Amino acid sequence: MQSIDDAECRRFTSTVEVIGRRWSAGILLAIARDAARFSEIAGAVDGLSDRLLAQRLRELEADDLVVREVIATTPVQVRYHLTASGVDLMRVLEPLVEWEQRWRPSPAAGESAE
Amino acid sequence: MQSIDDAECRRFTSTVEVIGRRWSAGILLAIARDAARFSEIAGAVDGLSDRLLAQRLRELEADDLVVREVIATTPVQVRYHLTASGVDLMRVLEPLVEWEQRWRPSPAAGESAE
DNA sequence: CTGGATCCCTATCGATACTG
DNA sequence: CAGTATCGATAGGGATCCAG
Repeated sequence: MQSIDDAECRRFTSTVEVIGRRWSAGILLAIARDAARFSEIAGAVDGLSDRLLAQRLRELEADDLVVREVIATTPVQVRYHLTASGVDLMRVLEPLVEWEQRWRPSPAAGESAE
Repeated sequence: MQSIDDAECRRFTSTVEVIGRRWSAGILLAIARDAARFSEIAGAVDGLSDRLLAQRLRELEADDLVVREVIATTPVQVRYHLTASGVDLMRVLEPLVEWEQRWRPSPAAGESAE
């Protein structure tokens, strides 16, 4: 490990940025938890507006992390679920949750007032 | 696993967003690769401006991922390196690199034209 | 060398209103 | 229910100049 490989750096960056976008992580987490309907996801992620949800969903689709399934009922039902790579991504991100618990134990409970 | 835990969702989101910010991942990767000087990091991450580097560095410091070490030479030398949590974060992010290799093999070499 | 300050531009966000 | 269209506000980003 000596000099930075531009390609790897850029790839690393771009992937992190995809899920790092404002609400992406929350949306993925919601879907991973079986929130399939548009309104379910909207309800699960606090503070997320319809517009942003739709936008993020399209980005996530473009990134092949989420698939959109349209069911021809009345009214039309739309269900979202993770793709294989999406599931794998969430699995890969699990250690990150452990990292948070290890290094960010109490977000609001200040133990050292600065 | 039924309803979304707001706290966990928010924590997950916030952590991902920290490193998801525009250049953070590249900067962390550069420092993890022993790019300690300001100019070294700037040179390692292609396209990154001084202003943004300084800004990201401050954010990373605030997040306790990076420490700033000032050495009183002439001129003043400043070295950056990862904290314990920063090192651990990079370790935790390694599976993500593997994920990229697994699902994003060729960024530009299109094999399935859509 | 290591940044801080400023200007300006663009992308992005959030709220509201509207449609199939 | 599942979005889209539009709008104003804000924040992020790039370039440039300047200072310790």
